[in-house]
Amino acid sequence: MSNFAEDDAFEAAASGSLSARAMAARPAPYLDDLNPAQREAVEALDGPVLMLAGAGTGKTKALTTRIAHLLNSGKARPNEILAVTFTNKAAREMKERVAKLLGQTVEGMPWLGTFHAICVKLLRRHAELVGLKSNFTILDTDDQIRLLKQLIVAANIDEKRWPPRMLSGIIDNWKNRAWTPDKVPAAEASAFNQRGTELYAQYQARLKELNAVDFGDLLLHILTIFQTHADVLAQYQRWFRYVLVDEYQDTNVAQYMWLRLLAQGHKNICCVGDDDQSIYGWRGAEVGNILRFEKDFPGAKVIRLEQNYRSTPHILAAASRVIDTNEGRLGKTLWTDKNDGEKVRLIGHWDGEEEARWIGEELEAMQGGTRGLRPMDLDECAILVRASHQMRAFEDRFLTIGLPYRVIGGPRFYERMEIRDAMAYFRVACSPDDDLAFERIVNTPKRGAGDKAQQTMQRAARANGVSLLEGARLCVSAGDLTGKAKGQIGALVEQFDRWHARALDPKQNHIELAEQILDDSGYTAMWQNDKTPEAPGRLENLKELVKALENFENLQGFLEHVALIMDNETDDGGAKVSIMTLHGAKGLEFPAVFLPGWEDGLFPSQRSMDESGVKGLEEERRLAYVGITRAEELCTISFAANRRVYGQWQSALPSRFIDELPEDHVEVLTPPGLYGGGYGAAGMAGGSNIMDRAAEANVYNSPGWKRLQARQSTRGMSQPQESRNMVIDSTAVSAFTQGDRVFHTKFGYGYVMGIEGDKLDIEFEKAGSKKVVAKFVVAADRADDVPF
DNA sequence: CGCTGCATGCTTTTT
DNA sequence: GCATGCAGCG
Repeated sequence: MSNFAEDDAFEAAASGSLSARAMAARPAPYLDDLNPAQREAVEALDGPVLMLAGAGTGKTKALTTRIAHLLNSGKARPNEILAVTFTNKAAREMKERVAKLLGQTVEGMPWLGTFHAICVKLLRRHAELVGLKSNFTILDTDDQIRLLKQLIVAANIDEKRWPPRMLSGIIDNWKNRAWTPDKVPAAEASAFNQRGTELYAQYQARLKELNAVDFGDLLLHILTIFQTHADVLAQYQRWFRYVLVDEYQDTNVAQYMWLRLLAQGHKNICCVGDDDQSIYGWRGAEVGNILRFEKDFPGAKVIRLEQNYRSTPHILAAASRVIDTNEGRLGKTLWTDKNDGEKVRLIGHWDGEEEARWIGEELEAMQGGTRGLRPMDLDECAILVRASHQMRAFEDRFLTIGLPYRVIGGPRFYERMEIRDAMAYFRVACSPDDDLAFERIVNTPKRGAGDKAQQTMQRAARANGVSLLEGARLCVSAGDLTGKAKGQIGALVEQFDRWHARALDPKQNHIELAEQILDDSGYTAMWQNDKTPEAPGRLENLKELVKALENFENLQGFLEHVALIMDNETDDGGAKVSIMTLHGAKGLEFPAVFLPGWEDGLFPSQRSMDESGVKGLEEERRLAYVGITRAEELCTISFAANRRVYGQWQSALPSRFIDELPEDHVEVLTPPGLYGGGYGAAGMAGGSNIMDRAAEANVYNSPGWKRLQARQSTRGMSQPQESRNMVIDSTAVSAFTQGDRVFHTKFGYGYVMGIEGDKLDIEFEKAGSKKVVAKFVVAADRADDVPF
């Protein structure tokens, strides 16, 4: 550690142009731009601070101004500030905004970044302390799964009953809680058929052999280093005078421990977050971290940002009321001085297609201005769904009517097969002992090396203690490979020798090299010969990948970058409506937001409730809160009575979150004829009279709605939340027996053929065989009783 | 070795 | 309804 001060990142600012301490007590004009709470949060520089920032309250502004103020007031130099975010996007944005505030680029902020990026930087320095070399590779999920699969097979476990994905989930979970194999509690021993801990230990050992880490390890290794090398920890504790954390409610246990250790030095830690926006519990985030902050950091100052600059009062009221149902909140009261604006709009539909059709029409109309609203550009509109499979209905519809849309958060660039393959080639060219990369592409394109040949190479590598590439070379010279593989693998090994030499050559143009690797390996040709419709797109992506190389000095630098920075939002700029998941929408805002699919089981998600009970339901509710608070001017919630899920028609009740909306702030839309005629009605004539009747009144006042609400409240509220559905269903299901004649609003009359779980299997006269939730069916002689 | 055909089983997602 | 993944066949 003697060379600590010589380290680049520490060095940079000490000698850099931005010598903050020399600028002490400069005027701070940026402070005038803040409201009182924000200003307090910015000026409370010393000691622990929790900034509770509700949605749209200027959190990023406060955070970035705080950094600027730290620098400007001479409290810290840029490289003495540790500022952590969760996403690269957030880190980038923060850098930009700080720079803007100070009117200059902030080159000396090496410790502003994601948890992972900062950990990589730390781990490269101290790798040897955990038995790694500093040029370790970072595995992506794919590599991780393949590795685990090998271990599972080697351990003679049936990989069908115990899939690698499951083990990967378990291990990730343990890592999130900062459990190394020796620290996994005995209570978890039953995991993965009693062998979880054993396989976890094997996996970690294998990673070390490969000089590789997975994402969880980045944090975990650093934590281990801090816990076992007091001197290393002490230096960082001393070094980081100020620690700032964005989205604190999303931190997991490992991140929390990491932060606590680092902040112990100067105790200047400022955590920013919103317990109401904690939506990542399922991947290990602990809301408890933020709820406990004051206990963890005695003397902490808690500052609430409550003035909302984003949404109208109706929208805020709706959001606040929904989130208010949750227990154990820190509590905030958002307010705004904006004018009332539109109420939150609520509309019900027959099925998912109709919902998509209606939203499409609404979007078209809004561009010209509807109901006295200003015209809205498509760019200003977003559709936020609970699960990505809901997106398809909208894509289908929008393609049909030619409405431009963009899907945000689909499979990312780097996750695509062709990009991963190309990267694997580059990885082996740079580091010939990257076995996982070699394994990935050894038979892509086909080189006649199937299972058998690959096993032969693996064995040779193991037996001789060398990399797979070397193992392959040995097999070739020993003549262990047969047929096609023999020649082609030999050629590949030679190619890699040449590419590796060139990758090391500083005079080599790395873009040219990359192109040649892809061409000479036959990889490009493989896609050129591919007749499937996605092949041209893949070739296009490969071109883009090569183009991205321009920003880097060499292949190594590029690989390093891509392992961590994984976003690549290419957009051709035209005005488009955005379609994304609620999770993906966090942190964004749109003038007009559509929230479709508010049906019990879909949202809140049944699975979430089954797996995590009340905790799960509360997280779903926070998701609802996040969704509503994305809207600035217009928020439209909708639900459908019927939806095709996994190819089967399913009925559902409106989401319980709809019951929680404050009536005063909601306008119920019921377009004439909505339930009556039109597109979807063909083939279900049996129900049209009821549909028409329901359309006459607004949904809240209709008898059907009231009955529905009464049913929900009598059956639901007295029951424990998580069992509520099952109670309804079992009661309802048991009301029918095989052979009953029944009526369903969409499918008409039919006979009960059987009961499957909470669904009835019904043979409808017109619509054929369907599985339907019992509560949407009535005995045929009471057909008039159906809600809607 | 590689292709085809059937069985299976499904949130949310960043790094 | 669809994608993925395995077994069995050519």
